[in-house]
Amino acid sequence: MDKEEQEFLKNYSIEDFERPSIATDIAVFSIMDGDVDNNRRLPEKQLKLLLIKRASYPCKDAWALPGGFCRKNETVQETAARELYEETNVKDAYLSLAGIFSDAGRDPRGWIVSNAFMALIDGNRCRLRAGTDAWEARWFNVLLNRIEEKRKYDGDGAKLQATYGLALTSGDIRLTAKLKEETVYKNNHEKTACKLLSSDGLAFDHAGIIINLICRLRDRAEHDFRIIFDLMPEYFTLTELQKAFEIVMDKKLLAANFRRKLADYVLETDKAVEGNAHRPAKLFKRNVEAFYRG
Amino acid sequence: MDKEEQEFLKNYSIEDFERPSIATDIAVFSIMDGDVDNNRRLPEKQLKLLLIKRASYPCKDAWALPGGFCRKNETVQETAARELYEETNVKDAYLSLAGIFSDAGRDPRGWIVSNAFMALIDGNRCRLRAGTDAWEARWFNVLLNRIEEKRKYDGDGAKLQATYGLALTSGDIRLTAKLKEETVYKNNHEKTACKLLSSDGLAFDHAGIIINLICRLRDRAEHDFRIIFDLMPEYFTLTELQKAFEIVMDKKLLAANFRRKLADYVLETDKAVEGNAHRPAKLFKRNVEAFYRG
DNA sequence: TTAATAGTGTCTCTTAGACAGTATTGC
DNA sequence: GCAATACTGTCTAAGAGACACTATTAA
Repeated sequence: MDKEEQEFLKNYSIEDFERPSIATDIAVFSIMDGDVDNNRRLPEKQLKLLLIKRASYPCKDAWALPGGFCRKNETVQETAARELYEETNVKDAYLSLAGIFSDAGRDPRGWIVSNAFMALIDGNRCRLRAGTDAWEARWFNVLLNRIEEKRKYDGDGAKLQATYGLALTSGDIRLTAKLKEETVYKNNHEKTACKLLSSDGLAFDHAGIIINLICRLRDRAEHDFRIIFDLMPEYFTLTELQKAFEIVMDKKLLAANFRRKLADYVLETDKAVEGNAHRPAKLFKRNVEAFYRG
Repeated sequence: MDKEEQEFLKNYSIEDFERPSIATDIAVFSIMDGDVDNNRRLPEKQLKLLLIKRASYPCKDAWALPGGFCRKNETVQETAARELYEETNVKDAYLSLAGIFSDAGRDPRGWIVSNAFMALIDGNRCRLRAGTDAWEARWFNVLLNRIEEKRKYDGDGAKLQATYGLALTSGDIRLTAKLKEETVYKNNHEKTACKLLSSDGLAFDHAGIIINLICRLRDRAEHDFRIIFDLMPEYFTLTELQKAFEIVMDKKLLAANFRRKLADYVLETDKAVEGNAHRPAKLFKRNVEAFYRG
């Protein structure tokens, strides 16, 4: 660094420009067992999302994604990892940036840019921070549907509208939201805009972030199915793995084909699940070599 | 909003916490013709990246990604679109967030978080902002290689190292960089870290951002080949389209198979390229309906 | 004619999907 | 035996890859 540059930096004041606060919000997904009604049947698996009840203003009493402000000398990835650990006690997890939300009016406190992360964890391994009077964390059951879809083509243009309905439930709490996504293709170029039509019980613009991140989760799983393993415990049955795939991808699979496709990615162990009134399932674990052969 | 909340917001001062500046940097990619040596042969196609020579400190005279600071009341996506327009005069283009770079020491002016965007444009449609004494923009030819690779597995763990070599050339300017990527798999969880080994002629941490974004471009093209069309003009030959695929994907394709695969995505026009000493190629355009059938 | 690119037909091999069938447990 | 889940074998259709072949232009 030459003298002139040192001089420049001495006189440079970054405070001259207005700056935002920057925060991370994390959509922590896991897969957990639903209620068991019949001891012969396997428990139903459900996609879960971790939410926290806000104890203070703004959006007091609404449910929000876990997250917090970035500190100086910390990357946003580090912020996300720290927040994830504070909330769930999980240190090693899939944790990846999935979007930025920076609309001017998104937070009444001022200019706050949110870096939205997606985390995939094994729900059983996680120990939620204990709730207090002023603080509560809960797993919500996730249900996202495409409730409407319109397609229009004309010559070199196209316009697609899709409306998504989100329902998050935990016990008798039910949070809902609707989002309209509009994709316009014009001048050989595509532009997508999202608009939150309604949001009930969710803080800030988090309903929009959540819908967005669920879609991203499905996209990513479609692109690289290996991320599904990040939702699994160390040992799992192939049926459990298949159900995880089905829940995330939102479609049914045939067991025979599924097993053939995943055969290389798992290793059989000598353990098995016992005590059920049907043939016991072998437990498998990841075959690390297969993950990194490519 | 109730009275208590209004009270809270009145007393809330966002200035109490230290905040970063936030900027966007854009990797603008296009595909352009190389030199023509033989009028029988078709011009070679090359992947290009737009860089700007910094006229002021810090990193004076080094080459940097175009970009700038986010303004209040502007989303980061809007900042990126504005910057792209200012530099290239292109309004409609593929423009998408591809990473965040927030290392504490990345900019000597202070805490500056960079939102890195990837833009794909048709280089012919673009009009670069005119250069001045203090200002210059240039298209650089892009060459990224994996120059080393190590794989190690042991039981339930794995460690992969890859070293990338980047060379950007424009006339007799040659910028180079090396980056080491290390992926560690441990406790059923993967973690990737990148370290810039060297960087010559490039400003700030932009060499790392560039290498990262080239890899992301290849990933995305692999995931959804339709983004390649964003690099093409309105009318193109199938050979041009195939070359664009080959350059981005970094592999050769067989014409017969390529044409079969893309047949649905293009429409033949009655135009053709003439004047070459070989069979004239028909010009095609996008078949918009096929893009949105899914 | 030749050098070059444009474009087609067809074979093979791999894989995704469907489905029928067998195996094993507790009750 | 029955209900439930675990797991396997095989047929078919679709797609990826390879390659040989024909077509058309300016020089």
